[in-house]
Amino acid sequence: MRAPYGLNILDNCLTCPVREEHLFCNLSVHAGQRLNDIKSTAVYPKGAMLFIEGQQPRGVFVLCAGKAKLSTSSREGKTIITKLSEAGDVLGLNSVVSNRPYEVSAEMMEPGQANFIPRESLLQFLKDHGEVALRVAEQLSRNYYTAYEEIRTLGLATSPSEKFAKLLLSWSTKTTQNDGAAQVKLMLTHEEIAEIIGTTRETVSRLFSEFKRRQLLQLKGSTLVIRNRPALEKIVQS
Amino acid sequence: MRAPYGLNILDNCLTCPVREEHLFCNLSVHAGQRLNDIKSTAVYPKGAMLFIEGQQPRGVFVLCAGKAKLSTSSREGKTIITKLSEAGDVLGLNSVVSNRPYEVSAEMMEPGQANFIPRESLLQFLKDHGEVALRVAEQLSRNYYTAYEEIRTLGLATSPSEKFAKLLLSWSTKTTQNDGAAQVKLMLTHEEIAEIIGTTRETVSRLFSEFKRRQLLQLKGSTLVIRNRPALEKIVQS
DNA sequence: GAGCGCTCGTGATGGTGATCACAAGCAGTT
DNA sequence: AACTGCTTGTGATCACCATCACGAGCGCTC
Repeated sequence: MRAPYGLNILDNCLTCPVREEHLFCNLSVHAGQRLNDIKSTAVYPKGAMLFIEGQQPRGVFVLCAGKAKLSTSSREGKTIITKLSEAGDVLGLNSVVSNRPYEVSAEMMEPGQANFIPRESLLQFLKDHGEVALRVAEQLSRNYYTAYEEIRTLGLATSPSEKFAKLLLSWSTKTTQNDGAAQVKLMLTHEEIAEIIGTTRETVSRLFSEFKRRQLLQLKGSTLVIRNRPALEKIVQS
Repeated sequence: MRAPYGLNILDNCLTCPVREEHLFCNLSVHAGQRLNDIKSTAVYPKGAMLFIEGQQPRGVFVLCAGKAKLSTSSREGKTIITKLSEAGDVLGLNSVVSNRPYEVSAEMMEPGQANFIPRESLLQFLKDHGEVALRVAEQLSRNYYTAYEEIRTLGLATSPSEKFAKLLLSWSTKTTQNDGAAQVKLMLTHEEIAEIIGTTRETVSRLFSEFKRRQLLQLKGSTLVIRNRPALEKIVQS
């Protein structure tokens, strides 16, 4: 898997510039070298499953390019999407560290590339480099916060409209907003949005209609324009 | 705060025998000694708040005696209880490690005792003892799993009865069950149960009535007897 | 262009649980 | 015993949203 230097599409994958707080950035030369030795890179098509909920943890995936969605399902087929991951994210870390089955499934939403670090190698690496272990702990805490945000959304927000507004706001903060109105490239189906906020596809469709009617948002092709941000915040109000 | 050896009510508090996987057990002599130096012990009455959601993290609390409930609230006053902690649990670890505000409030449900370890001291301790940092990471992963279990409960289980059954089962597995029927000391009000499963007090009352009628459970004073475990599992079915 | 698969819009309907309201039980205090 | 505060039981009502159903739009392939 280790290609000669310079031949990889994204050779600096482990040190993605995308995230300043990136887990494996700014390591000592020695540690960086060793990480480079135990990682392997692969390219994935859209729809590829990096891992599936319930599987024994094989290792972690460091997403270099492409987006992935993390989801968990009930036996009856109901699915919730718990996170949308982007380049720089480390997937499967919790399972590897605690040696429990993957708690979610990870599916590529578009073609991408990821580094894989086998479980045993990573754990040995962490034992040898205590300072990295602490950073792993920090990353896990951040994951924990994300999970808690999810809990608050699912448990405290009562109505679908509240959750929907919350989701829209979380999108709009990510983008550079020019004087109030924010634009977001929408690349999710209504079905997927429904799985994020825990409702049905029909309800999401109706919410779009309603919010358009109330001038809260606008749809230009596949670009979502957030009008009237304050009104959305008022709907969320938690 | 450091009492002479043997004078504390629970002097071996940091090495509680309650949990085998306890975070601060089986440390090296040196590390254990140092932990002992930076910790301080306090006694809390029922209703005492160890920390409150949104506060800057002062440090972690190692619960030695008594139970505590962790909860998060929305601005409108709706509250969900996310975890019931027992002796041996470490509270506030995530916030301290990632230096973010406490994501929950911790309230003593009965009189108890806890060790406090200030944030700075703990972080320095972890930097000096890489092997403990790894164990902290493991603990954080376990917390993460608990949070995910919560997400699955809130997001995937649709009906209150499903969540209620799930809660009952989680209680019954903790107790030694003699031939099928499990007994649990019930020390929660219906209101609190409602806050755990995310519904209303009235619905919980009705669920109790219904489950009693269907012979799924029985109430002897404040002792809850789980009859017909399989039926409960069938209700959960996820 | 016909056919197929996927996504989206929207109406009709019905069940379910939140909400309101009130009474009763129970413990502790004076 | 009367009072107070907290908890529990239960009825009545009603909004809301899941579900079912169907048609339309759109891109793709054969």
